Amino acid sequence: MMLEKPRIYENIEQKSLQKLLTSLQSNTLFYKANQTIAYSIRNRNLIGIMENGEANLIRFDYNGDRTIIDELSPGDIFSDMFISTYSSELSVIATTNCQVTFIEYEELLKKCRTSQNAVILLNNLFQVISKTLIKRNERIELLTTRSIRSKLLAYFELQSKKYNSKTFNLSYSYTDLADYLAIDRSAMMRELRALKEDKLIQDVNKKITILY
Amino acid sequence: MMLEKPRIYENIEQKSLQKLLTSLQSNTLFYKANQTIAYSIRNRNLIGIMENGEANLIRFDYNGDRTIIDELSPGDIFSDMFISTYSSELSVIATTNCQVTFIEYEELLKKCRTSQNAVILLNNLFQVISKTLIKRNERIELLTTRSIRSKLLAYFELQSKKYNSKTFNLSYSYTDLADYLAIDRSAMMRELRALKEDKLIQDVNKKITILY
DNA sequence: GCTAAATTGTTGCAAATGCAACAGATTTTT
DNA sequence: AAAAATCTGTTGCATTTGCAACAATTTAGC
Repeated sequence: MMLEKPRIYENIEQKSLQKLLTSLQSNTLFYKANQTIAYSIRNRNLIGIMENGEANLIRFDYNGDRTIIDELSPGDIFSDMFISTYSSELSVIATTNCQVTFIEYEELLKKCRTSQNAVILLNNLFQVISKTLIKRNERIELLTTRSIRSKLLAYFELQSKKYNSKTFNLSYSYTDLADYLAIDRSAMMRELRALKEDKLIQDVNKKITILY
Repeated sequence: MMLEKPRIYENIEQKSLQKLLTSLQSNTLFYKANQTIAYSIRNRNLIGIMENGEANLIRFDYNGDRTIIDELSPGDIFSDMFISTYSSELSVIATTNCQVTFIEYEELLKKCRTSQNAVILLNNLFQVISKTLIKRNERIELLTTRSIRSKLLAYFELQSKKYNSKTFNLSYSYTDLADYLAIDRSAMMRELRALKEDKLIQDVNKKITILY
């Protein structure tokens, strides 16, 4: 059993939701794969809600090195409210065609005075952001382990717990996984081989099995 | 100018706040330095609000290695709502004497139906958690750089931007800083010396100046 | 003010990691 | 279907990093 994902529109009836979103002057936009999704508009706290498709939250540093900060799936949210004003630039880049609804946080908050559904949506938002924070904490746990081996094992462990199975498919390419774990890809491949030789894992093209 | 900290009790008048907290059956507890602050109660989404003092959010892994996930200051919050059910154990440990108010999230949410101040508090909570998420993103940015040198420089850069000055005091001990950056302390000291020799920074016992 | 504990500062050495540079496989684009 | 681009898998080598161990200094507890 997978930890259930908080649904941003949970507990709001479809019709009421439409009315609410309209009254919030929300905006639904479509993006093609590889397009950059702009989400920052001066002086407005926009919140982007992934409706369909996948995107990555990416950081480019001054060396041009790319790091995947997060993967965004339907129901996930992103916002410049959650992005530091003084850190390096983060971008949201569509990995597949996708559909994003933008709402203005201030509008939502205002609406809470009169609409019970707005309160529910705000709560859902809170739940989603809590889960996002959990994901970040997990990421930090991975990144603070001290070796490539332990990063890989911690990552596999987490996936295993997430899917409640010793066997699971890697959603990342190896190239992306190395980026995610902030390690050198070739060194990672080497360690992956060592893990297989030590019979700690099995790896039949991207299908990992933990053997202990 | 420092980025202002969102205040959890902002925009609520002192008297109304007292009334609100009482009606939420909040609980204020006192802890001594080095005490562990329990914040997990079965089936209840408690939110801890740091009123006074400092604490650290700590992770212990199976090797006994300790990592500081976050520093908590007055106005910061922590909750098992933000902690993964399947990652390793996190603890909140008081570093000074401190005072923590616990509220139940569900109670707060319920209250939003009838109390405008509850909505304000929920918004404040949202603001604080957004800032927390930003902090985590920054941490991830530090951790994803590929060398001790770049971690140190990125950390100093961030502090410099935070305090809007090329000179600032380290709030961490070197031992803790190494933990925070997830690097070996002795290796960090070595690199710190190299940074001084390369005239990239100045370091007069914990007062760092960036020289470029 | 004394003692114990923690932190800082240093070093030699071994091991882990990153880098560069490939070839082959696979996927995507035209 | 051919060409281009990306991803996988591998290796040798240099460098960085962690580890262990220690003395010196500072801080905290009694």
